Order: sequence, then structure tokens, then C-alpha cells
Amino acid sequence: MSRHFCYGALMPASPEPIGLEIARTGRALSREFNEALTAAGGSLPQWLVLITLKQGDHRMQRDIAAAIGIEGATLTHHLHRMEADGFIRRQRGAGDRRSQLVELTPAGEQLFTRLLGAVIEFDDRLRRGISDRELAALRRTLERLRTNAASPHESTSPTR
Amino acid sequence: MSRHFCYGALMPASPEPIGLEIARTGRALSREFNEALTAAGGSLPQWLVLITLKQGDHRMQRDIAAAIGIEGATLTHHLHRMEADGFIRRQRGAGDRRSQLVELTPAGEQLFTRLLGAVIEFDDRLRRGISDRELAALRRTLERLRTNAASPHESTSPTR
DNA sequence: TATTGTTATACTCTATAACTATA
DNA sequence: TATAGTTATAGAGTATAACAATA
Repeated sequence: MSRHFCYGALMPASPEPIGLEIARTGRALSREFNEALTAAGGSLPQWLVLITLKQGDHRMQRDIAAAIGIEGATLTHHLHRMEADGFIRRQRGAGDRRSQLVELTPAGEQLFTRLLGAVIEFDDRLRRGISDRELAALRRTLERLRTNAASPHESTSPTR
Repeated sequence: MSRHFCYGALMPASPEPIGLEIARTGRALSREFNEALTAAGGSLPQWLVLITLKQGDHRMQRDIAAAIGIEGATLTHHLHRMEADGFIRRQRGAGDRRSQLVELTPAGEQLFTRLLGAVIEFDDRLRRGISDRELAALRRTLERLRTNAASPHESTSPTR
């Protein structure tokens, strides 16, 4: 039987569920991250689009959406905005005219550079006082948690 | 000079910024967490309200909002829904008639129990294959990251 | 028929501003 | 004046469903 948390009068202070703690930490960090990006003239989804475009050859919208982990319609929504703001261009694929090939404009490149600066700065701030070793351990545990979260639910709750 | 990540043709594969990785992990876990709560008939903000009510004597809305980390108006929104669903009751304070004292109804207690079950199950699943020692290290690092994220930005970017 | 993307619509969570009622 | 909470409104991010164009 594993060590559990509990609430109310059942027991004195007990550890918060790890999922909730990470969700909470994630929200807090996301908020700060977003503020850093907003101050630099962008947003989190925009940044994700930009790095996806810079990193590899994900130029079809389908690939970008998959890389970011959002639905195609949601991506369309963001790309509309980014295109209206002049950060990206879209053109139909020559081979397959259904596909839209996305590319950065010079303004988009500038935005990327600006956001990259904000990201680096934020990352430096976050890592203050945390050793490389500790950080590596963190990454390993996070990876494991993601795997566990995505794994099947197993026999814990047989009914329903 | 610290080890940095980078993108595009500058360098081969490099680690993702830790802030982004946590934000990503947080989103993924939040999503699963939410699905677990939804399947049990609740939601994340509802759960946060419930544990806040169960944990201590945060009965004034102001305190609940502060404990959860949302604005008062946002809490009002959630409480409206929870009251309409019969999970909580509100009554004006006897001493200070401006305040609303929130309490769980029997249905609210049942919801709490149901959600607690879902949370425990999810937590067990998440912690699979992670030692107590590793988990403790994770919590310490997360705490440090939250502190760092909330800390002043320091001299990294002197301009602007 | 299947795939790529768009449009229309809606939901959740959040926030700000203006307001009511108490203190 | 200050505080507790509400109402109205809005915005960001997300999703689903129905659709058009192309394969």
C-alpha cells in the first residue's frame, strides 16, 4: 500500500498529489512564460509554431498541428492571426494542392529572434541555483510522468 | 556561460528549455487530470474549490479565491455553477453581512469523495515506477522552479 | 472514399471594469 | 472610503461538426 495524501480531519498535512503539483507548477510557469512572450510581442502558441517551423521541415499544417499537439482547426485559427500580422506566408503545395506550405516572413524571423531572446532569458532565470545534474534528473522524471499519464488506466478501477 | 539550447541550423539537437518542458508536461498532465475528473463528474476548478473547503476554514470567498489563485469574479463564476448543481450553499456572514460563507452540501461531499477517488487513482498511475526518493527530489526542484519563476527578473536584460 | 484545410460555432477558464451592499 | 462579492463583458485557447477542394 502506497503512501497517500488525504484531506480534512482524516490526517494532518500530507503531500499534494504529484499530478496536481505539476499541473499547478505548469500553470504558474506557463503564466510567467506567457508574460515573457507577450512582453516580447508574441504568445505561447505563436512560439510553438515558430520553433516548429525553425526546427525541421514541418511545413504542412497537418505536421505542425501534430508537432504542437493541437487540432488542425485550432492551428488554422492561430495561423490566420499570424498571417494577418505578417509573420507567416502560406502557399498551396505544388505536388499536392490540398496542402498549405507555411513559411516565415522576414518579420516572422524577427519575431522568432525576439521571442528566442525572451525564452533564453526566462530559462536562465528558471534554472538559477539548479545544477545540471538536478535538471537532468528532473527531465527524466518528467518524461516518466508523461509516459505514465498517457499509459492505459490498468485495473485500479474495475467498474465503469 | 551556461549551456544553451538552440534551434534551426545553429546546432544539432539540444535540450528543450526547461520552462517549456514543464509547461508542456503540465499541460499534458492537466489534460489527463481533467479527463479523470470529468469522468468522475467534476472539473479541475471544482476540485480546487472542494479541497480548499475540506482542507481548512477557508469559507469566505475571498479566502477561497486566494487559496486557489484566481480572481474573485472568476470564483463567483465557478460557485454559481456549483450552487446551481447543488454542490455548495452560500449564506451571508452573521458578523459581516458582506461576506458569503461557503459550505458543502451532502451532494458536494459526495462529489468530493468521488473526485478524491479519481485523484488517488490518477496519482497512483502517475507515480508508477518512480521511487519516493525520486519523487521527493522532483518536488524540491519544482518548488525551486516556482520560486525562480516568481522572482524578480534581475539584470539579464538591462534595457527596456 | 480519404485527406487537407477552412468555416462556423461553442465551451472553459480567465480577467477587468463597473456595480451593489455592507462596513 | 474601503471591502466582499456580483454582473457584464471580453479574450485566449481549445474543440467538434459541417464543409470545400483535391487526391
